Amino acid sequence: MTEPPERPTQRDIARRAGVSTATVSYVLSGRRGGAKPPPEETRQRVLRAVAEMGYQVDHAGRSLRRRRSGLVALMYPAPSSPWSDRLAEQMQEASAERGLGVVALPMSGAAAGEALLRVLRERYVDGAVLLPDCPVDPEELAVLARQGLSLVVFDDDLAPEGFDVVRQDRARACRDAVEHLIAAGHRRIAYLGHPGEDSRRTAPSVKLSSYRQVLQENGICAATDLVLPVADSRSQAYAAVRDLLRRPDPPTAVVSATDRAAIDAVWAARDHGVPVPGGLAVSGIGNISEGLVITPALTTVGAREFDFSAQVARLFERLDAGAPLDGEVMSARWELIVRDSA
Amino acid sequence: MTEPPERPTQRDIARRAGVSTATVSYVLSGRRGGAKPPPEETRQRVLRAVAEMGYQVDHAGRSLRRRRSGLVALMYPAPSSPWSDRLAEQMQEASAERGLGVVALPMSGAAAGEALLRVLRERYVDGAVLLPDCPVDPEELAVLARQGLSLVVFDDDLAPEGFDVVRQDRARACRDAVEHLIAAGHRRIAYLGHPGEDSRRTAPSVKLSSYRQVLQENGICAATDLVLPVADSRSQAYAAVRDLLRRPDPPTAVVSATDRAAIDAVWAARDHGVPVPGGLAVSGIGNISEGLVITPALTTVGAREFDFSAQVARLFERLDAGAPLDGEVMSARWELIVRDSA
DNA sequence: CTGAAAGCGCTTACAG
DNA sequence: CTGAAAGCGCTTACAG
Repeated sequence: MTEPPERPTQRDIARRAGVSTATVSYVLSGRRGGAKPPPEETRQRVLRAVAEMGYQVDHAGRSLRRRRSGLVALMYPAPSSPWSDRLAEQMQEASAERGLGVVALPMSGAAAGEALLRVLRERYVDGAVLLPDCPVDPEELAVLARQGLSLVVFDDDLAPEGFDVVRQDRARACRDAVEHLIAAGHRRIAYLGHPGEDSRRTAPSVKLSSYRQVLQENGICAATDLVLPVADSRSQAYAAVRDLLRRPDPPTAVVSATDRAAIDAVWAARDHGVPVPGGLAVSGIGNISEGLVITPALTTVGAREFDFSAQVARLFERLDAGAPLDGEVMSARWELIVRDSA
Repeated sequence: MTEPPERPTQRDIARRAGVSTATVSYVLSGRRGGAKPPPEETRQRVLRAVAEMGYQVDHAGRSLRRRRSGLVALMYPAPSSPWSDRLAEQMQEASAERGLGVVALPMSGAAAGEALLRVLRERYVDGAVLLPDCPVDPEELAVLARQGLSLVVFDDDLAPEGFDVVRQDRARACRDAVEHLIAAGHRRIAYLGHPGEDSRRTAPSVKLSSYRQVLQENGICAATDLVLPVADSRSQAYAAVRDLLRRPDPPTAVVSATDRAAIDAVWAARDHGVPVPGGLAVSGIGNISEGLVITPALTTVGAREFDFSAQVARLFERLDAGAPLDGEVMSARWELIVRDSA
C-alpha cells in the first residue's frame, strides 16, 4: 500500500465514495445554498475517502471558481516592527475566525513596490492593509478598489476613493517633536532616517521633511552631515551616534525616524559619558513599548494605543459587503509623547 | 468614457484586438514552446488593448492551468527578528529575478500552525522555507514533499525526507552558553524564555531544555522562579530583570532565548547599578548585530554569517527541478560567541 | 436527495 | 502564423 503519487482531486474522491463530485464538494464545504445537507451516511462515506486518500482542496481551483481567494495581506515597509507584528497578529486572529488566511508582504528593495502591486492586481488576495510608506501609486489603488478589492490604507494625504484611509497626522506629530527640541533651546539637531528616505516616490518622506521644515522655520540651517540613514539598523544607529558625539561640534539633540534607533542613540550617548537628556536630548518616532521601560524613558511620537481592531474590523466589513463600499476616513492619530529623554 | 466596471479577461482583450485568446496569452506570457512568437504588428495590437482595458492576468486562472502558483513562502514564529527580516529580503531578491513572488507567514497564536499547513496543503505556494520552531508535524511535511512541494526546513532533529533540512545544532550551542556561565562560577542562572515555551508540541523547546539539562548535569537545581517567559518582549524583559535584581537572592547570570531580551537585561542591570558582567553576566541567543555594538558587547550563541544564500539557492534548485529531489542536509551551525557580557 | 453539466480565467498541444 | 478546443480543480444553479 504505497502513498498516492499524485494529489487526489474531488473526482478521485467521488469515484472512491461512489458519489458525484457535487456531493463531495457539498460535504467538504458545508455549503448547500438553502437546501438540506447530504445525509449522514453519505457524508461519512465521503469523509472516509478523503481521509484514506489524503485529499486536500486545491486553492487555485477553489478560488477560480469562487472568485475569491480567501486571503488578505498586510503590506509594510521592511524591516518589521512591533507595530507591524502586532497588526499581523490581530489580522491573523480576526481572519482565523472567518476561515480566512493572512499573508505578510514586507517590502524591501527596489522591486518591492512592483511585487506588492502584482499581488493586488493579479488578485492573489481579496483585501489588504497597507501601512504607511508603501510605495504605491494612489491612482492604482483607486482602480483596484473599483474592481472590488478591499483596501485599508494608512496614509495622511490620500483621499479615500473606494478604499478606506487611516489618518495618523504623522507630519504634525513629527513637527511637534522637533519643535519640542527647539523650544528647549537646541539648535544642532541630528536626524536618523531611513535609508533612501530622501528619494522616495513622494520624496522626501513625511518624517524627514517635517524635520527640515521646522528647522527652516526657526532659522536653523539643516546641516546635511547631521542627517544619517541609519534608523533601520540598531547597530548602525549606535555607531553613528557614537561617531557624532566624537565630532568637534556634536549635536545636542537627535530625532530618529524609529524608536529602535533612538534607543540605541540613548545607549550610545550613555556609554560615552554623555548624559541623556542633559548632554544629548533624544526623541524617537513610533512609540514602541521598549521606550517606556528604558532609562531615561524615551520621548517619542506615535499612536498611544497598541491596537488596530477598528482598522481590522473595517477591512472585514468591506470583505463581507457584497458591493463596494464608499471610502471612509478613520483616525489613529499620532501624538508627541514627552517622557524623559528630551 | 467610463472605467470598465469589471475586470477584463483575455477574452475581452482578444475580442478587442481581433485575435484569439491563445494569441493574447502568447503575447502576454512571452512563452511559445519552441515556435516563433507572434509578429510585432499583432503584438502591438494586443498590448494596446491590454493597456486600454487595464487588463491584469488573473492569478487563480493562471495557476490552476499552470499547476504552479509562482509563489514561495517564508514561515517563522512571531515576532519577527533581524534574521527573519533578512531571510525575507534575500528570498525577495532571488524571487524577483525569476518573476516569482514571496509571502511571509509570521506565526502567532494557537491557530498559526493550522494556517501554515493550509497554505502548504492547499498549494497556495510552490515552496517554502520554514524557520526553527514552526509548529508542524514532520509526517505532514514528508507527505507534502512527496506531492512535489519544495521545502527547506530549519530543524536539528528532522530527517530529510524529500525536503531539505538545515542543521544549526542549536542545542549544542545553547548548552555551550550555559556551560560557559557555569565554568565562570555562576550557580544562580536565570532564563528568559519564549511564552509557552514549556508546552510546545515538541515541548519543551531546545533552548529551555538545554538550560535545564546543563544545570542538572552540574548539580544545580533549576529554580522555577528563575525561568521567565519574557524573551519576546523587550519591555517585559527589562522589567523582569529589574525585578529579579531587586530580590533578596538575585541571580548572578542570565541566559536569554533572544538577543533582544538579553540586551534589555544588560540595560536593566546597568540602570540599576549592577555592572555587567561583574554583577550580572548576560548571554543571549541569536547573534543579532545590535549585540556587537552595545557596551559591553553581548556574548551570545548563533550563526556567524548573516547570509542565507545557500538555503535560498537550494529552495530554487528544488523549484526548478522538474522531478522531486532527494532531501539534503545543509549546515548553518550555531556557535558560542564569547564577547564581553559574560 | 443526487448527479450531469456549465463555467470561473487561463495555457498549450494541435490542427489548419 | 493563428485559432478552436480541451482541460486544470472546483462550485453551484438546475434538472431529475
